[in-house]
Amino acid sequence: MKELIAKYKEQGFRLTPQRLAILEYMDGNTSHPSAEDIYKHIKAAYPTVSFATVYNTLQALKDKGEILEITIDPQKKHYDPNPKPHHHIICMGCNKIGDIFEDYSEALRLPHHIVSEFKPVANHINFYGICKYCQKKQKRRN
Amino acid sequence: MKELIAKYKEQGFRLTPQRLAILEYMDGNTSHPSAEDIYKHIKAAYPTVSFATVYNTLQALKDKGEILEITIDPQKKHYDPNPKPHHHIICMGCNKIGDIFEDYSEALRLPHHIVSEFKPVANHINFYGICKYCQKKQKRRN
DNA sequence: TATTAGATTAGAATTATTCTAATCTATATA
DNA sequence: TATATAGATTAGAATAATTCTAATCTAATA
Repeated sequence: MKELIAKYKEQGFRLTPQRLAILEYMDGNTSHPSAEDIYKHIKAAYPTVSFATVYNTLQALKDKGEILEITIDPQKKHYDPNPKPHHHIICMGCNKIGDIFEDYSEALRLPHHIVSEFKPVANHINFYGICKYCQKKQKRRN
Repeated sequence: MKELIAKYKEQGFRLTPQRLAILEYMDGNTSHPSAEDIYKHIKAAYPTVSFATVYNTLQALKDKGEILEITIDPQKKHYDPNPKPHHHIICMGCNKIGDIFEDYSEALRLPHHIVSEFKPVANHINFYGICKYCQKKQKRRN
């Protein structure tokens, strides 16, 4: 975190209080928050913060490769402060998202007819499941 | 297609002209259209068709397991008339989507600590790449 | 041919995200 | 330490995807 801040300063990335609050909130956060989750949290300390600031900051961090934007919930984007490529599982009941750090890269070879049409750049596996809590909820219903 | 229609009739799924038009447009379609793409196409033949009909029909077909809703483009959902589980690659330049029918299921084992938290149901791999056409565009720019 | 459960419609509402243009401020430098 | 300014923040409007509503229509059945 401190090294990160030093790096940003060096890069000329201005460290405003709002940005620092976002960085601090994201640091080590494994809840995969949406922009709104982040906005609400920052708003507690900075009541005048705007969505534009949250989105701009997330975009800047994404461009720097410091965070991951996750496309697994069709409703909205989620953000992950761990930029190392990894995968996710989402609960189909409550949308809770978990990290999968397994390395599947060896297995994810693309067929030739695809490689001749697309130059592969990255991949991300969306796993879908039911979390423990929602499994219980389902049982209660039966 | 004809068997499908017979099946729907049997199921009591009403075959309105709008639904038939959507079914026909989707049948064998590999362009992974968005709801708007479908709406625009149907509107040519049925100028009064509404988005509600398109979304309702897509939802009904999804619930029947007849189409796949694809979460790969963070802007919008795309639909695939091939309901057999498979994967996709999206061009990071133009958002063109291609099908990947490779079977990776053997390799996609989840770590135990995840399986103890989530009951796995399905998975879908998002591949990201640059299509041939966008590769050319990039070269032109340099 | 009449009945009716279910489908369609226009348009409003909702939600996520982006844009705008006025104001503010972190940082560099005098 | 004070000042200048490039870049950041803000409130609120705009946009885009999707869902909702309630009035009207119709495919399928009897």
